Amino acid sequence: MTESKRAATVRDVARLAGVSPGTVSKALNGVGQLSPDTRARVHEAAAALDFQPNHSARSLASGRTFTVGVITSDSFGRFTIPVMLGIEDSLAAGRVSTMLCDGRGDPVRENQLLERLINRQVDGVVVTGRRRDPRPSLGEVPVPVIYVLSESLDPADLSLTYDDRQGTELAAHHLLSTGRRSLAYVGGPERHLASRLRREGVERALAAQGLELDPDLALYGQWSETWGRSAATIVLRSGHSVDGIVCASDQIARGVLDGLRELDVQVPHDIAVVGFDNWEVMVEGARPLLTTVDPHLESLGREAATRLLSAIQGDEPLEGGVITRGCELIIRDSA
Amino acid sequence: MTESKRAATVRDVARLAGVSPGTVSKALNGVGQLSPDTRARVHEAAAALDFQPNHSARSLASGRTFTVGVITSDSFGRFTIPVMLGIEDSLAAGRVSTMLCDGRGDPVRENQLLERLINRQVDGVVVTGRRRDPRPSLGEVPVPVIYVLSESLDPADLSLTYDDRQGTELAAHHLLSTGRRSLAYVGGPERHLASRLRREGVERALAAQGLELDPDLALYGQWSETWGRSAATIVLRSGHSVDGIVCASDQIARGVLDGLRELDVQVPHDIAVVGFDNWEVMVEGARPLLTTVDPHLESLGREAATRLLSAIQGDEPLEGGVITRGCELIIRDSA
DNA sequence: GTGAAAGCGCTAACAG
DNA sequence: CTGTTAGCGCTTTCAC
Repeated sequence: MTESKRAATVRDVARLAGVSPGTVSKALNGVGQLSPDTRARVHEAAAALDFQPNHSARSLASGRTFTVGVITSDSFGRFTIPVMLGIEDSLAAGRVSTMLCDGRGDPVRENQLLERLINRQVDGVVVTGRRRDPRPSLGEVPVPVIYVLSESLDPADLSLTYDDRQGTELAAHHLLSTGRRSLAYVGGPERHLASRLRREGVERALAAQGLELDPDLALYGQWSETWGRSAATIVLRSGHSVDGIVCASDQIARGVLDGLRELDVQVPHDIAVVGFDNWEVMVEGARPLLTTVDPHLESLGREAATRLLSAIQGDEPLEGGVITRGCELIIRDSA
Repeated sequence: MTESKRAATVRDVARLAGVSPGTVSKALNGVGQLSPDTRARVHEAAAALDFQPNHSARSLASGRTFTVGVITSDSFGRFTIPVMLGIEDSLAAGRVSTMLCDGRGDPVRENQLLERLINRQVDGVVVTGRRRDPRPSLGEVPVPVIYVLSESLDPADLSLTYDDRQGTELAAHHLLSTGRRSLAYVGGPERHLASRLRREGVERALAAQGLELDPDLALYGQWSETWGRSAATIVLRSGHSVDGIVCASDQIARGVLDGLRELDVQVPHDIAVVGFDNWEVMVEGARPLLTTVDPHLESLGREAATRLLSAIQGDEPLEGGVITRGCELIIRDSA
């Protein structure tokens, strides 16, 4: 709380190196033409004084803040955290910091946050949210923006997300290729795009083998364990001899596993179960350990940040469109 | 990505209001002596131009950035997120933003982050981490710092945390007051302070009734469901007729519940179970719904931010010491 | 190659 | 009460 010594400024460095402040700036930022010798002297002096450029001054003069804003609609929830870790990871290298804001899913609040970020002159913005359903665009923003997970409704924006369909397709394919023939799908609410896409993935894998997903075995419900438990009963009572279940989330899958166990069904012997998310807590608490689809959220975050950075540096706007990355199947004991 | 119109500056506002830039600054910041009339004219002009003060310029001139840094050692994990939400919540009112950094539990990295924050001239810093065990101090820092959850080893720092002992004491007291007599405690690893403190809470509640925690029934293990399941078996095989179990976390409690169910023990009829954390996912997946201790992390975050703010505004350093807040028992169906 | 000078947009001290 | 005057610390032309 003391450390009274005034922080060193460019002028101090300049004086020590026997050059002018302008030269110090060039040397330290590696721009312009300077003799290697001067450059070295400046660096030495800066090191000697433990010089740290004042960030506000630099921003004011250069117009860049080396800060990007992240607006989430997910209260830093379980889906956006990995994304944020990826962003931080990829940004840290360029000494760029992130300013995190929680929009709480409220568009009005979101716009206020955006204004605050713009007013703070952030160099770019990442928008992310839990829901897979497309979201309204932030509209015209004076800096590059990239949407992650929840894609923007406006095709002029750039969105980056993972492939729900391919994820469950992978899961179903795995079940089929290990000899399962009769699959069920336990989704979340039907109004959620993710629920519907994931169902389609299962259907696609089945179709590839000339099979179909029986409508009785395509269930929609909640994103909860409780629903998973009920669903297990429903599937067993359906009269179909199901031998594989693809679930739309790890929580649902866990409920299904618990439900099946209570009905004395052996997993994976009698029925194989696959989840979605690769959420550690759920996966590890599950018995048997859950085979699941990993959407690699962290690498989505990393990629988003990398793209944003290059847009910032190149000053060329991001091309609009939706980029979709594949998921990976993580095989454990339940399938 | 366009919006070419240059943003309005104080000078634009001054011109429109027919006053000088200095006056605009005073009017908008509500400082100094100004006629109500002028003040109003300035505000009007500012509104008309949709004036947003440039943040970097303001920081450079005033030395304040209206930004606080948050360093977490928990990768934005489940414990620090509620704390952060509380911080954001309480800071947003003062138009203060937060800059979040993940130290990954690495002291070296932590120090780099701190330097970056200081270099960005943050007005204050919050340090938080998952572990209850005291952590090394950040040492001399030119701005106020407050530690949340993990208290600082240096008594000159201000730390804010919750009361583990009181939490489990509450839990055990509840069990005793509903007629349970023979309690067990299932902790996490013994090397974790939280495990030991929570055990002490149980002992205290028992002592208050002239009872004791049998050493056989004070178990240390892991912070996992798996351990909870094993612990259930251990307790039942102990030969003691236990009728209440206090667990050191909701995950453990959930394992205990699953373990008991498989051994055909009725909860809460035969044995009552209490958890710790009030972690929604665990609480709601548990059967029966878990009675648990809530450490109110979000309000710790809010309080930390409030204290930090007043230290920043008052320019008086934070008083050293550890402030401990009580937990609350949330009664559901398991006890 | 390097230095001098101007200015980013705001605040703050001091005159008037 | 209000305007003027200096900067805050850095970058960035533009001469030399």
